[in-house]
Amino acid sequence: MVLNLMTKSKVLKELENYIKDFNDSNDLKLSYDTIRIDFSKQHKLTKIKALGNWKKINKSNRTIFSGLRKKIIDDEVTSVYQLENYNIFYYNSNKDKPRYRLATMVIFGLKQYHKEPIPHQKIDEILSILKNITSIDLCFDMKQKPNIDNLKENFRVRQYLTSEKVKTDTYYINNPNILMLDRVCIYNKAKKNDLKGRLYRIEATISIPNIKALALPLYEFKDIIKLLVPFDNKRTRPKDTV
DNA sequence: AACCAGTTACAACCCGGGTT
DNA sequence: AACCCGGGTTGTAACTGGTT
Repeated sequence: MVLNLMTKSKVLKELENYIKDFNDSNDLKLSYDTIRIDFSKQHKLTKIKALGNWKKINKSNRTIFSGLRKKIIDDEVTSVYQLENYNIFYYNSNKDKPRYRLATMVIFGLKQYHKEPIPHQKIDEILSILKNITSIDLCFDMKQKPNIDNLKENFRVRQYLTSEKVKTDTYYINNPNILMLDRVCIYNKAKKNDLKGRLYRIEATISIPNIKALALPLYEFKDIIKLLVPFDNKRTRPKDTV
C-alpha cells in the first residue's frame, strides 16, 4: 500500500489550536505529551498495520506497561504491539469479550528533551486513520521545585513509593474530582531522564469524551499548577518556565 | 439563507471462522 | 477456551446540489 501525502489530521490541528489559544490568553505553556485513542480494529487494522513494522511486546515487560499509564489495565489487556522503535503502541483489549475488537493506541513522549520526538508525520498518519482522540496527557515543565505541601491543603496527594517502600519525589492526585481531569502527576523530570540541571513536570491526564465538542479543563489544571508554583505578581506565569 | 432530498463516509453491529 | 480478525449489513451524521 502506498501512503499518499497527508495533511495534518483535523483532530490534531483542532487540539493544538485549542491549547495554543489557552496558552496565549493565559501566558502559560502547556504541551501535550501523550495521545491515546480507543478504536475498533475492524476495518482500521489493515491501514494501521500498513504504517510500518509492528513488533509484539512481551506482556511481562513492565516498563512498557508503565508507559501506558493506566491503572489496573493488566486484566483487560491481552497483547501489545509496538511500531518499530517509536513510542507508539497499541494494546488489544478484552473489554468487549467475546469479540476482542477494541484496542487502544498510545503515542507518548511527545514533549521530550533527551530524545528525538516521534516524527510528526507518523502521528498524523495514525490520526488520519483513527480520526479520534480519547485522552491526552498535558504537561507543564518548570525549573522551580513544586510546592507539594501547598497542594496537600486542597487535594489528596499520594507520594509514590518504590517496591522497596523508598520514598521518591513523584506525587499523584489520583482523583482530583474535576470533570474530565482524571489524574495529576508531579515528578522530577531531570532525574527521570538523566538531564543536566533542574526540571520538574506537572502532568494531567485528561479524557476527551467527544472530540467534536472539544472542551478541556485547562483552567482547572492551571489552578493546580498555581498551587504548586509561586507565581510572579505582574505576570500570570512562573518566572523560569521552560 | 433556509430548506429538503439524495449521496457518501464511516462507525456500530452481528456473524463466523481462524489461531494460539 | 481464549484470543483475533475479516465479511457483510445497517444506522446515521456530514456533505452536495438544486429549489424557494
